[in-house]
Amino acid sequence: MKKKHTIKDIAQAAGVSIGTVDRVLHKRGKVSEKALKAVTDALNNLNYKPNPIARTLKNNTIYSIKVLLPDPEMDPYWKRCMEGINETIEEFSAFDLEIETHCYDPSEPSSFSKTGEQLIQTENLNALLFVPLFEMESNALLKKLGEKQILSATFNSSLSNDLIDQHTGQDLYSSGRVGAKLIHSLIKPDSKIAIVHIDEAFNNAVHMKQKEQGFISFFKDFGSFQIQTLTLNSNEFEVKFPNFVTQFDTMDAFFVTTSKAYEIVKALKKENKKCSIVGYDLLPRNVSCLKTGEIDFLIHQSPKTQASLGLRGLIETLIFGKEIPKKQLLPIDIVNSENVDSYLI
Amino acid sequence: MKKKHTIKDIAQAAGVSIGTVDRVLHKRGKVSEKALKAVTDALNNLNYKPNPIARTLKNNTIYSIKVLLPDPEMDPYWKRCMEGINETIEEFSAFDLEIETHCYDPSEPSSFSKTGEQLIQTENLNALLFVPLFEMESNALLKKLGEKQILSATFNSSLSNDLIDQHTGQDLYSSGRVGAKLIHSLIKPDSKIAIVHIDEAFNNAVHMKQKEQGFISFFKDFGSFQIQTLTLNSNEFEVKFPNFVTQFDTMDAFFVTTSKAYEIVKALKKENKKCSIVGYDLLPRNVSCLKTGEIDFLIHQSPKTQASLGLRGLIETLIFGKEIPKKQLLPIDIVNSENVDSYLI
DNA sequence: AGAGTTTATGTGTACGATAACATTTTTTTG
DNA sequence: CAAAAAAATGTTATCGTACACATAAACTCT
Repeated sequence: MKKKHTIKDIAQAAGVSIGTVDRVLHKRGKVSEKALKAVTDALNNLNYKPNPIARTLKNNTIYSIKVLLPDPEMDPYWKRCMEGINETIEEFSAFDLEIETHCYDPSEPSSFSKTGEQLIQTENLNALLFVPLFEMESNALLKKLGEKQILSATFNSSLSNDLIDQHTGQDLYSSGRVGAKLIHSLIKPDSKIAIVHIDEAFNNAVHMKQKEQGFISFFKDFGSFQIQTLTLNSNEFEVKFPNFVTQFDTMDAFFVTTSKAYEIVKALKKENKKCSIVGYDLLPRNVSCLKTGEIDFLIHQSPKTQASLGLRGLIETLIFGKEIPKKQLLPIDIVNSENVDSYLI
Repeated sequence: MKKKHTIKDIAQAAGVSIGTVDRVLHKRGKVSEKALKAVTDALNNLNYKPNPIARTLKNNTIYSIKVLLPDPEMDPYWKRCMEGINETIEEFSAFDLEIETHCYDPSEPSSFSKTGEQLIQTENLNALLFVPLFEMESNALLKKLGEKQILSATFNSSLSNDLIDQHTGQDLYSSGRVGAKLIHSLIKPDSKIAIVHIDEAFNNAVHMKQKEQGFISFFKDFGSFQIQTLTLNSNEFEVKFPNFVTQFDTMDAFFVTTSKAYEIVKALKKENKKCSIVGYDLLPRNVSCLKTGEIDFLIHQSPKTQASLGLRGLIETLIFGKEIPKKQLLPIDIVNSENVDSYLI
């Protein structure tokens, strides 16, 4: 195989100077018909592709990227996202990048708006990666990003907004169906199933709803099950859950749409009951319940990978001009006690 | 944030010329004690990191990489690996790389040796990525690669040989345990379980053995199960399997360590039996059995990702001088009818 | 037709690292 | 101590692209 062709080769083949080739490539006019044809022909014949390495070296700008995500101190789910971000920063540390991570309070839409507002005021901001927990506020932010020509990327939560340049996440409806299938494999016909939403502030409302719909859609095809839904705030959990259990007295299985499955385990222990449980996310407390058999399956949302891929996508777009797909769906990983370690590396 | 420091900055800070800095960086002597100290101090103070972009541009060599894997025509499992390789080639098409893929007959150790031998004769070969199905032959190849200073990388099958620069794969023992856990969740106590190895030529012997050991180790903790093992060549399957089933008459579950789970489905249909089945790999035929419920779970070995990551690792080492970990273990993905599509993208 | 404009094309330098080459400084030796 | 040899240091071209600047060709207008 021969070396790739360079601008110089094109110039020679077309019988012009590299300046003219450059003008054709960048469409900055002042080129005669004749020269234009000669150059485009040469370009096609030799199958020219610009050398991204040389281009990047020449451009030589400090790209600025900001990341905005929920505070891991307030909800430990975000810790792994933070890890993913930091690893990616480390990975590209040899490049001229300025990457800053900022957090917002996941229970406060205004916190998101305020911080987001501040970030986009930054001089020469090239891209913003964020978790759009709040729909309205996120859309407002996206509008401003669009106006300022700042690249936008989201991960974890999905939004249907065409202004988003890149999204990394999971199909939550399918994820609900996966949960349903797992529960179904664990229980006998005519069992009683509970879908439980436990969250600090219901800001994951859309999230939880999509999973619930997927879950229910699966059981539509298997009539003989009773499904109840319980929506709870983390704080009111201790009071209301025991009530719920005694009311529907013999629950057989629980599908927990948030990362709080371990709470169910704790509560059931008190009541001295054993049920099938499927939940989300590999938080340490969930993992330990999984290993003791108190949780049957967890669905992994790959928070770390989501964050990494999101950030890496932006970086590669900026530095190498790589074209990143608008939507990148990650697989829905099923985790049990035996493969959990393979996900925790 | 300020721009990264360059050699020029270091030279200035140390009060020498860039030539001297370069000599220090590359340890090619002819530097006085005094200058050496000044430069190393500056290097540390300014936290210098070479610009990989500039370095690559200057080096400007055509790197040559060869890939050697089993022929997808002979075993469709390798099709997805091929896809991964091709996508990665496409992804880096803008760089000066010469990447060639070659296949060997997975049932013929000599085919592997012969092709491998040929490949490493290539003038200026920089790296070889291969699937080490055959232990002895692979070790011989690795020795020669080491002597010729050619980067070596393996994927899919693992070998304990320190000469390998990079390996991408899965922990097969754990993978067997995962299979066991899944089967366990599907059956009643005192069930009869069969471990089945079906393969063209038993060249995956190590592979299958590791999975079997993991599987059995899981059930050691749950005494009341009967486990039988059946090792079959693909060709003799039709004859010997029915025999096996009738002999152990009421088998309840099958764990198939290769990608041929669909064969079991077919055979059981003939016998008009319904059993729990856990197998490997998302071949189209397996996937369709999974969707109809004839296979309960498949374990995904991410052949495409394995191949991609392996090749990408080599490329990034060569072009960007990235440091790639010696061993990269991929998660063991559990697949059912509901999340299978999320893995097939 | 010749000065002035517009339009087209060519040239030079920079990005940062590298390495060959040139120059200076120090050491050795008769 | 001067000349030769060795060691240390400095200078410069190069990789491929991008863009400012310089030059050349074509055209306008009195």
